[in-house]
Amino acid sequence: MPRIQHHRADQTRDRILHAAIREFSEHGLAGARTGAIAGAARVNKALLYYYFRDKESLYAAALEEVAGKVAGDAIAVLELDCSPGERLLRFTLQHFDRNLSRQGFQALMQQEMVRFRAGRSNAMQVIAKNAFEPMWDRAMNLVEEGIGSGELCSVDPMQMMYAALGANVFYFLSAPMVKLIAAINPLDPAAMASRRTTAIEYLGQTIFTDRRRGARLAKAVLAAMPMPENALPERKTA
Amino acid sequence: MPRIQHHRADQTRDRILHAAIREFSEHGLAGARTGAIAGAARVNKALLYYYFRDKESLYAAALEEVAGKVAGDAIAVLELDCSPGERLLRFTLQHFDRNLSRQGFQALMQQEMVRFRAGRSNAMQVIAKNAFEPMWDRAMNLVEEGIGSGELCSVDPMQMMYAALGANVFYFLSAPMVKLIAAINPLDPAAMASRRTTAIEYLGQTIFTDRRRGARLAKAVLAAMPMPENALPERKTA
DNA sequence: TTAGTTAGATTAACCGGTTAGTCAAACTGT
DNA sequence: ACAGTTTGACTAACCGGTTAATCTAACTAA
Repeated sequence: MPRIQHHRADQTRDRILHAAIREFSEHGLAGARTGAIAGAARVNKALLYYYFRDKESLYAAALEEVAGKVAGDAIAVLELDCSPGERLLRFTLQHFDRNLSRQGFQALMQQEMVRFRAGRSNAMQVIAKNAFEPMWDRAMNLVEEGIGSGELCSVDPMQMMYAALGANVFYFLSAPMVKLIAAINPLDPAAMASRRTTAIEYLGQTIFTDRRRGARLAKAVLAAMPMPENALPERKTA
Repeated sequence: MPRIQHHRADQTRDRILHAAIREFSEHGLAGARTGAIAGAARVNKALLYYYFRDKESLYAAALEEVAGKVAGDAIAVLELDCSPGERLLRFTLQHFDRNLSRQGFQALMQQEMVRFRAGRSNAMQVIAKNAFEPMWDRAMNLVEEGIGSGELCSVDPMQMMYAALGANVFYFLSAPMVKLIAAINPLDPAAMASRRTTAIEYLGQTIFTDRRRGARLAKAVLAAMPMPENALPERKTA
């Protein structure tokens, strides 16, 4: 269903889609208001139903858009022209930065995970097949390759991923709570920069057979990928 | 506010509260239906408004109930009569098991984190102060104590927590997706048991100055705390 | 004991507002 | 003229919340 739009304006469809992404991110499927989406896209509500079958289809489309972009970016990093270990460090750092600058997107994905676990969600299958499975395969191959060449420690690749990505997710997920009960604010740029550095350096020292090399690569990757400016305001792509 | 109810039945209030916990867990605040809650509690809808001001108050009450129970259990472990390191291992293992057997509760908390981050949620402050701050303080003191006595490595206590708890959260959060794209099912009892063991043993080898001692304590804790039976069906407390 | 009283607990029926979704008319570029 | 787009107006269903009435059981006074 590529939807061959000939002339001008199917940018309208895009405006709707991105307005939907934001609205769904902030309010969830049930909480989102179609009127609000239309308003944000500067479009009449009925137009939503011209481009999308119903609210849930729009939700699914928004989800696929996000997942596609996320997975695409990730795959680009996984196919970079450098050693498996370095690519893994970059992949993890990118994941942190995505949590940082695209908190709405992450929220959308997390909400969908809950929704899917609760039994609903038919969109999940599509996303998994088209977006995340290719990414997943590449990541796993990468780890195997790294272990095979002797660059990486021979531990279960999954455990490695859980530790690295889990810490990122949990950092931002718990941030609002931590801010309330601890002396620090995890969303403060300085705190984030610190955490970002620590996480990658820690990973560098954990997964490489040659720890010296891991530390050096971690530093190099951190230098090559500066932390994104954006913190909270969350503007859209387009 | 103990609510001095003289006679019989204020178990009704409890039925409503637990029905609400489940409904809100599965559908979120906006998605939950008051009618469904009343139905599940075998009670007329109007009775919800007899016991609770409105839907949001009920939601807040459900959240506080969950948070109180979670924090209470955690504090009990943190005050056990053993070394700080062992208590930390137990605390982390308990966290894993809570994710395992109370997935609805965790979903509720995670959704509220998202909600709070998006700006709404007045309940969060209360929960943080009454439930999580005491828990947090005890955990931090514990880590300091452990480092002071030389049992634990002298790393930032927070980084330690992020790695340990983050991996747990991410494991269950990503499980539905992983099930779709990988050959394994992370929610299969065998897989969970494996992950559970690995996580604690890994922590044991990471945070102790004496790694031998860490490994031994991890094994002991795993033996002392068997994995809960329950996997998915999710029955309530009562 | 008991008839009368009171307060809390529970319900059926209903209401007003909101929301997803529709439609026919109007506009636009070619 | 006309297919592709865009819109204001409309509706049917739903949902949170209210109301007035009923029921239950403990309390009270003779």
